[in-house]
Amino acid sequence: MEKTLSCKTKSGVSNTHQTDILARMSAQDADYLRSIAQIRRFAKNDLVFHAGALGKHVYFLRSGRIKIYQPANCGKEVILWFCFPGDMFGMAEVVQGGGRVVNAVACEASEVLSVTQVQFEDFLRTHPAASLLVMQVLSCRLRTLGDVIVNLVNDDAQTRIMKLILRLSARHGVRVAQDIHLTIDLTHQEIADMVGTTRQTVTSVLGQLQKRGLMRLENRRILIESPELLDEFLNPV
Amino acid sequence: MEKTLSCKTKSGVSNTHQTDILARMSAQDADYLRSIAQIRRFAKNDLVFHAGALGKHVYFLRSGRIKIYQPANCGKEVILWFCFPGDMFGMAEVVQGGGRVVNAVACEASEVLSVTQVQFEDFLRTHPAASLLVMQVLSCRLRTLGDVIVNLVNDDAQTRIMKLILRLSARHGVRVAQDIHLTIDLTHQEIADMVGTTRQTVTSVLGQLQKRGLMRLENRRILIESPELLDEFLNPV
DNA sequence: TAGAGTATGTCGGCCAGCGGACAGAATAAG
DNA sequence: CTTATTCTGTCCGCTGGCCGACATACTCTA
Repeated sequence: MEKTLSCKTKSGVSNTHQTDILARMSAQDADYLRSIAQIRRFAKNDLVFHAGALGKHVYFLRSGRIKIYQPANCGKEVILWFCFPGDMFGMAEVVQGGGRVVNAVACEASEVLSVTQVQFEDFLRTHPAASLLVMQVLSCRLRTLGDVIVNLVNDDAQTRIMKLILRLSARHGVRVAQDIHLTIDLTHQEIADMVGTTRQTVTSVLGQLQKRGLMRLENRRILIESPELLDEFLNPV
Repeated sequence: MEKTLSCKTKSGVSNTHQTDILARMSAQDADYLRSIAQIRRFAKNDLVFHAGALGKHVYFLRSGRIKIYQPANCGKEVILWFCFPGDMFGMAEVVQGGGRVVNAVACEASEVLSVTQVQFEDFLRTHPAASLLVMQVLSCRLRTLGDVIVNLVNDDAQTRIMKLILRLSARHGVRVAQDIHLTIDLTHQEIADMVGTTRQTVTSVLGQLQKRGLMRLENRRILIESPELLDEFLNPV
C-alpha cells in the first residue's frame, strides 16, 4: 500500500523503504528512542488500538505486520495501509490530538515499541533530524492516500486491483526466476477493503488476470509473471 | 475539505483552524519565516506549480484561495483540498524529495510566501515548535484524506455530496438567521472532482436536496437550512 | 448589447459491479 | 480424525450513476 515510484532508487527498488523510519534514523536517535520505549507484544488478530480510544502512544514496529484500517459507520472497513518492521504508526492522533480514528490490528505475532505522547514530543523537540524523518513518513503516506483516491475515482475494479498488486510488489515482491512473488498473503476480502470493492469482484478479477496469463495463484500467494504486466497498462496502448 | 470534528472546540467551531499554521505559529517563528520568504502574487487561474515540476519551494498562503488537485492519466482530476489564508502547501514533495505530484492553482487572486527547500529544512531544524505544527498539519490532512477514502468507498453520490457540504460548512459556513451560508462558491464540476462523481450527478443531487428542503441555492451559493440536515444522516434513522 | 465562453439543468441508454445465495476448498480448533 | 470456521469460486438479478447529447442560463469582454 505504498507509493511505487518515490520509493525507488535509480538502480531499482531500494532496500530500505521510505517509511522504515527506524532504519533511516541515526544510531543515536534510534538508541534514545529505544531507551524511552516499552516493548509490547501482540498475537495475531490482537488489537493494538481502536478507533475512539484516546491515543496516547506512538508505535514502532519491530517485527510482524500491522494493519491500519478505518471503520465506516456501516459494517465495512477500509484498509489504509499495512505497517512492516521499521514503520511507525499511531502518530497522527498523538501529534495532532483527538482520539484515534483508525484501528490497528496485528496480522501476525508482532512486537512493537511503544512511546508515550509526552516523551515522543519531547524526543521530536530535541532531535530535529528525526523530526524531519517523521515529516517524510507523513508526506509519503499523504502521497499514498492521494494516489489511492485518484485510483478509486478513475479506475475500474480490475485496474485498481492490478495497481494494488504492483504497489505491493514494489516493496514485498521477491524475484524468482522471471516471476515476482509477493511475500505477503492477503485474503480477497482484504484486497477488496484496500481498493474499495467487494470480495466477489476481487475473486473474479483475479481469475480473469490469471486466465490472461498476467499472474498465477499458488496456494494463496500471488505470483506476477514478469513486468510485461506492468507495461501493459501503465502505457495502456 | 477538512476534517470536521477535530477542528472544533468544545464551545463550537474554532476560529483559528487546525491547518492555519501561520496563525498558530509563535510570533517570532512567523517573523523569521517571513524574513526568509519571498512574496509572490498569482492571478486567478494561475498555476503555482504543477505535477512533474521539481518542487523546491514551500508556500504559505497569505490571501486568496489555492486549489490542490491531482491529475489522473486520463483527463480527469481530483481535488484533494483547498488552501485558505494561513495554510501551507507544497511541502510534502519538499520534505520528502521527488517531484511534485499535484497541481496548485489560484482560484482567485492570491498572495503567497515562498520559501526554498534548503531554508525551510533549516528553519525546521532550528524551530522545533514549528516542526510540531507542521506535523500536525500533515496529520490533519492525512485524516482528511482517510475520511475521503472511506466516503468514496462506502457512500453513494448523494451522501458524499452531503458530507462534503457539511465539512465545508464547518470551516466556511456563516450563520445567517437559522441558515448556514457557505462562503465559497464552487462549480458543480469542482464538487464532482472532490467527491469523485460527475458534473451531471452533482447537478441532479443538488436538485433533489433542494426539493427535499435541506438546502437552497441562491445565485450559486449553497445555503444549508439549519442542522436538521446534519442530524438527518449522521444518525440515518 | 451582442456574442463568446462557461455553468447549469435534463433526458435516456447502458453496463460495471454490488449483494444475496450457495457449494466446495482450505485451514484451524478440539 | 472430526468438526467448525474461514476462505474461495460461481451465478445472476438489479441498479446507481456514467456518459453523450442538447437546451438554457448566467457572466464576462469588447
